[in-house]
Amino acid sequence: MGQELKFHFNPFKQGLNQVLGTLEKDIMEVLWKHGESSIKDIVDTISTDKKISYSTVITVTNRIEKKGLLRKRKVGKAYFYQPVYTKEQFLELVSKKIVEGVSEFSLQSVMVHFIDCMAELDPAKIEYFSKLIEKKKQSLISGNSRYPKKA
Amino acid sequence: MGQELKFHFNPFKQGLNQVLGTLEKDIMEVLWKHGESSIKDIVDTISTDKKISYSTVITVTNRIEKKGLLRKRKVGKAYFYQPVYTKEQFLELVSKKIVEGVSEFSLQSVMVHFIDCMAELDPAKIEYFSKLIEKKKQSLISGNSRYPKKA
DNA sequence: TGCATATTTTACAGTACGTAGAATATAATG
DNA sequence: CATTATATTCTACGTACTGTAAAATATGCA
Repeated sequence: MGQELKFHFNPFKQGLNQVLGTLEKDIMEVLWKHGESSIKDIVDTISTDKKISYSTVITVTNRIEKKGLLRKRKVGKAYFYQPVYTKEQFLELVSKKIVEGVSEFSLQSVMVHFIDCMAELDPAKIEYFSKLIEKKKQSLISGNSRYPKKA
Repeated sequence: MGQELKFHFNPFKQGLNQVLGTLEKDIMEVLWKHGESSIKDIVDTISTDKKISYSTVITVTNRIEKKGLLRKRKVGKAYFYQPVYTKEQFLELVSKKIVEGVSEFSLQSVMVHFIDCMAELDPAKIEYFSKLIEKKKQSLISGNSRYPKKA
């Protein structure tokens, strides 16, 4: 029943909460950490910190599933939920979509700010990034005919 | 009355609609194009295409103002609205915030996808971008003490 | 002073998210 | 098979954002 993955991005929040609600994120973290789990498992894990109702967790977990982030499977009388994507794949998918969106939005600004951002967050990455660029330049120059890029 | 600029980003939409609702965007486009305008001006401009109620435009325009994108000023018995930022400044602000957010989200993925994106959208930019990188590298190596970056 | 025009108030609809009670289904067990 | 424990679905309320607009109110000019 999972749909195509859809999400919003709120850059005024932190990390995964830029893409997931607070409870949604907590639930996903549990599933990424422990793998396929039942609602009970999730509730037990989350409730060590905060008290949260069982049906609240069911509701939100099913909403996540409808969004395409979880797969569910009946085991005995309970459903077990499992992430469709690993955390890394999810970060990857979201980043890609956001980068595509914001690049279309204003490529020029993105270029400038991206470099600043990288210099701020992880200056060492600049060297690596610079190499990626050179590689791409090469592939565009020499590789066009031999490795045609997909439409 | 304008607040701090806040926005969401929906990468499944196009251009400015990634950040603004459909009507919000239409209103902002009018104001960016024609400069300071009254609600009547806006309605007249928009209504050449679609029929839209005067009070709808007032409501949404005031909401945009509350979000910090517009400034309003009384002239006679009507208010005139004016963008706080030029369209370019707005694109700039949004891009910066999104790039910061998504970089914090997953810098590694962003690097890779950004290059692909650039190669796709505007391959000529790669050369320019490559130069930006070199410049940043230089400034990080030699410039740290002379041009300390802000905290 | 009265009218035309503009604004404010209020409200409904849809989507997204957090929250959770109530009703219902289901499986296991005595 | 009936009871019970457990799980799920249904329903609903609150907040927030956006589109929509009628009704009520304010205001300035003639």
